Amino acid sequence: RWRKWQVRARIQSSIDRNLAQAMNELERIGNLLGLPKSVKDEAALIYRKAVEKGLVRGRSIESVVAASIYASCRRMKIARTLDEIAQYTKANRKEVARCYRLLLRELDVEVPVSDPKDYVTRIGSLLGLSGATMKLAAEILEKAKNVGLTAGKDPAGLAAAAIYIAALLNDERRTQKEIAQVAGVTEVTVRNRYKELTQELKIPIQNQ
Amino acid sequence: MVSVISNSIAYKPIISIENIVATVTLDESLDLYAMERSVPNVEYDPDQFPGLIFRLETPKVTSLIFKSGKMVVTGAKSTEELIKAVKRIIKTLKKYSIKITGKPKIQIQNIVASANLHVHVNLDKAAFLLENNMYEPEQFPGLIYRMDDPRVVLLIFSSGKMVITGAKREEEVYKAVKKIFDKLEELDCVRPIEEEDEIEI
DNA sequence: GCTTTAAAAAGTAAAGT
DNA sequence: ACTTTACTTTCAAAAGC
Repeated sequence: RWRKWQVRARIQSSIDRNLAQAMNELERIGNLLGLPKSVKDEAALIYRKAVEKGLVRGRSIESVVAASIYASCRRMKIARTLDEIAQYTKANRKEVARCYRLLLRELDVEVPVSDPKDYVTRIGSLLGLSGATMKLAAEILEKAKNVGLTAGKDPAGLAAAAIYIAALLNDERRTQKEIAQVAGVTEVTVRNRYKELTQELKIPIQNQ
Repeated sequence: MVSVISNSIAYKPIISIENIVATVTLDESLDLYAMERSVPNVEYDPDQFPGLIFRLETPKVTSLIFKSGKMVVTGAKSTEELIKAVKRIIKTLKKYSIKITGKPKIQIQNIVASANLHVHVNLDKAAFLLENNMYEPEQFPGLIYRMDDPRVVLLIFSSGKMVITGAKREEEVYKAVKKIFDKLEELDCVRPIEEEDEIEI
């Protein structure tokens, strides 16, 4: 029937308008975060699924876009915290996190458990550390994971502490303050993870 | 190793009910303004929330009283405590000349419990193998597992301790803990805790 | 969806000493 | 650095916006 076609066309046009606006937001936030095209494309795919499932109803396009970007980063193993992404939106971290959980529950989007090693690359390059130091930090994290030291802990904090230790051992010392800053955690967290890693893994640290 | 050593881990959990949320129906509308005037230590700000807040010291529970005559009672740690609390709340209200006639109908809406399995749990592995779970350590240290039967949600921590919520009967809590223990062991996600050499100074 | 109540788990955070 | 307080997550109900 003509009526049915008309209803369908109206729904399709509303989806199209929603997608057009979302893609603008995606491009804007993605560029502010310096994300590669592959991550933005993946996020666009996730967002499209969300719109088709009607998950954007009653929520802001912006927060669902942010959640899609976060999910994409996790899938592509690009270390970005929810706070980093949420800061470019009007929504707060809590709202973006809520949307992200919705995407996980309602869409068939597989997101691997975050790996602290992914944060090592980002923190290390932001601090201009050598590849050897980043590799050492990754090895420390691997050992920590094997003895069950990482469960339940913030991967960013773990990576920050591993970087701090690795940089110390490789004579590329950075302060806990500067590491904490780029990692997006507090100095206290870096210190707590540092103590735990050095003690439990019996990593000898010379002086201070 | 040739001999088959018993590789099953002992199931000796410690489970405690931490909080029971219940509704109480009085089938009688109440004047919350009168209650606010005559009953001491109550909070009532209808612009903020439609319920009047009444705190009972023993048993230590908090009640939200609505003008429809319905109430929400939270904080009880057992059914007995809950029933005793409801009786005392009504007795207290009557003492301050609030008219209540019929007998209350109590319905448990949610039971929150904590448990300790006394094992270490590999959350990474569990997150990969369990269905209906969410494990996001950047947001929360526990793995969130939604169980279908009994229909409860469990927050599982690597320490082997957990929170069980969403149950309506205490039985469901015990059933859920046993079930998750068996499941985690079957999936090889649990490891005994080294030693409990806590007999030191 | 929000508002309010209570409670546990473990991690993180911030404020005050 | 230490302690205290507080916030993250899960759940359910109430009446009304």
